Amino acid sequence: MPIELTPSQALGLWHSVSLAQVRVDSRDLTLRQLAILLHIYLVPPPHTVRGLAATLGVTKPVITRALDTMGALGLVDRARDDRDRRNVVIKRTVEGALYLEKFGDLIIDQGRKQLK
Amino acid sequence: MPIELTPSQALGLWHSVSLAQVRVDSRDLTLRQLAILLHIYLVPPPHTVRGLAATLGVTKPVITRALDTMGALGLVDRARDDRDRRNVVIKRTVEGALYLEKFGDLIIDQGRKQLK
DNA sequence: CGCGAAAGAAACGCTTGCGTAACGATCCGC
DNA sequence: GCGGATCGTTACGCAAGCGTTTCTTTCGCG
Repeated sequence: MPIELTPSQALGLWHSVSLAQVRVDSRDLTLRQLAILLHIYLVPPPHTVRGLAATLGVTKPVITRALDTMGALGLVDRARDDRDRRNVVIKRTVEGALYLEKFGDLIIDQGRKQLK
Repeated sequence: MPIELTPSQALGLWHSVSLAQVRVDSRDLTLRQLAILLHIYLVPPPHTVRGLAATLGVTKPVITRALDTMGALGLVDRARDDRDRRNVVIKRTVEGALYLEKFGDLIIDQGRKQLK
């Protein structure tokens, strides 16, 4: 089943999801942070700071800071790579998985309401 | 045509859209700002600071600041309401409409790629 | 009038994010 | 085992966002 959206459906979906998310969660992640979080959980590991920076097209400190913030929120974790101790591998957490699961539900919910 | 998404489709769509948006636009709007912007353009006017604050479940200064920022970016405009000069009505701009149009295209694009 | 209520902005101190640049730790080829 | 390259973090000065509180303007009703 391909996803085919009209412009009004696309923006309407984004609108209702953003609104619902803002109401439900006072943590106001930036678009960058959200993109990083989703990337970590949806793309097969391993993930490194450098890799994420390249993927997002941003500098490394941006990734470090985002990981600091989301790490403090418990959404991700970090660990040194034992095979190359210069690297840091980014690890998923139960809390992060839960967060995205709820976010996914929210999208589906709003998508269902969008045109029924 | 109702929108029906699987969890993996929902998060996958958000992932690719966030990623593409981050790459394409260095303005890193917060989720709140995006929600406000979408609300202004998708819901029939008039829009006021107070109304937006109630809709988003945030305080009035949050809206004032968001409008300051997005106003400076040219995405929205403000004008006093002549019938009740305490009110400010929020106005759309050509640039803002264009911004959202491009954003909608991006969603549709990514949605199409998502499962083909 | 006059005065409280309402709307939005401005002020305050604080936190968080930014880009650039510098820094320690680690790897690797010679 | 040393010197340059690579990886992630930290430091710095700055801009932007936050919540709370305090104006300023305007309304509306007695």
